[in-house]
Amino acid sequence: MSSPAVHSGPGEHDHESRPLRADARRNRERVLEAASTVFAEEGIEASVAEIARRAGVGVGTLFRHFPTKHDLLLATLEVGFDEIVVAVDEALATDDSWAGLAHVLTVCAEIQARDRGFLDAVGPELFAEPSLQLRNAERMELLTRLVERARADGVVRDDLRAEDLPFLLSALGGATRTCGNTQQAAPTDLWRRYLGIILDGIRPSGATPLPVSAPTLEQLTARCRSASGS
Amino acid sequence: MSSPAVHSGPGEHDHESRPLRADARRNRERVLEAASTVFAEEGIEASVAEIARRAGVGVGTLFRHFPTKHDLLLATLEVGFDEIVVAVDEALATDDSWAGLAHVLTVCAEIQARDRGFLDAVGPELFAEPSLQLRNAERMELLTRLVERARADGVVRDDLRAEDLPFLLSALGGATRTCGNTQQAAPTDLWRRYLGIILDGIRPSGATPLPVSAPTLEQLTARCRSASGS
DNA sequence: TTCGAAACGGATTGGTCGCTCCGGTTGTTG
DNA sequence: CAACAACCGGAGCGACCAATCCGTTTCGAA
Repeated sequence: MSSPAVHSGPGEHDHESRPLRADARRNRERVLEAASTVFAEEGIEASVAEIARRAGVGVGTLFRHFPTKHDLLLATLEVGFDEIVVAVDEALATDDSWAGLAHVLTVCAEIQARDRGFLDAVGPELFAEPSLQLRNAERMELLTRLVERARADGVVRDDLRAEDLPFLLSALGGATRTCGNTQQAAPTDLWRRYLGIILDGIRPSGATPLPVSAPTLEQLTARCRSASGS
Repeated sequence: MSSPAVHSGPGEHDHESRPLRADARRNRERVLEAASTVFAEEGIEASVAEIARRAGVGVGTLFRHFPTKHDLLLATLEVGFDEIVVAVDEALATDDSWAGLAHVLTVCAEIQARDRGFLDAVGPELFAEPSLQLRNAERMELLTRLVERARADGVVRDDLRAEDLPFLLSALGGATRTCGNTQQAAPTDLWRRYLGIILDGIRPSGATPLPVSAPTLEQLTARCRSASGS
């Protein structure tokens, strides 16, 4: 999973073309940075005009670097994705399989809590995006290892599946959203409370049989694809 | 119910004025009905034009009856609210305090699952709406009774508070939303799975202390008010 | 049956959005 | 330094939206 390279060489290519001019590279960077903050603060409904303004460039420049608002958003999310990958790696490196699982969920929730764009995009968007499906598959494979191990150790309920994690995170996102999101007066950790409840809910102790079986990976992706096609 | 008739007599008032004309009353009804279906199917972002079309009236007519899209939405939600109130009453009438609590949560979740408008509006909107705050206060009082009783019976964790329920429902809403919402191919009960996990999470058995204390009622309303003012 | 008030409907307004287009500017190369 | 391709900015386009306005139709009381 550690193949982030390909990505930020000083000569940045679009296809196979020649390196970008110096000012172009600088502007691209500014746009990306502005988009990160703006999306984080206002969610994915923030307007591209606002982003361009904050970046100090014209909208034309913005769209030359990112042909679509959606492309820009995806580029913005990369950081969070990498963060999650790191968290999963850390988790798998630990002996304590419960702590590892809890750590991953906590990190994901933290990202959602501080970045409204991530919160809006994750779930539907994340799994629907064709350009991300390969990466998603890898991520799911790691998550499966994590969950299987925890189950083998008897620290989570028997019927928990890796495919549940995205949904549990969406659930947490729901709580986070109404808890009061980023940049608001008195930024709150209230979501941690509900993460705590969910964590207790996936523990084995006194687990009640779940009424519906877990989604398969296919269901997960298919479902999200159709959801984003609105 | 028939002699005071402040409410749904055949002569429906707006303020203190004279009764509506027959066609007006019929159209108002049609609009409300169309709005219910459309909001349920498409969420609160559905356009008023679409609603008017489905109702077979002009937008002018729609706006005469409901001065604002928001007013129309609120009128639409009434049904769900009533349903919740009934569920709470039923719950309080039962001896089994755990079953009662679970019942209320289930009913709320069912409403969210079949009505995307409700799903979108609940949480932020619901508690922020000034015109609903009185009703919300009543509802919270009933919920408090429910939770206190369950706690006294030892069937839920000690640190659960009534104020947590709205957030837990929002959480469930998050899962429901990404599960695939209403009117979609293969309408799913997957959310029941996560409701199950949350229910286990609020049980006392092996409960881990929660990292953040519950929100006060003031925090709850204040937070939502600011959220909706975007 | 008459007639005025009430209700209707949809063209229109004012606004926002993502995105395009093109005349002007700037970096780079020889 | 010259000269051209690459790059910039922002006015403008088309689409959508909630909400308004006003000429026309319909109801129902007299």
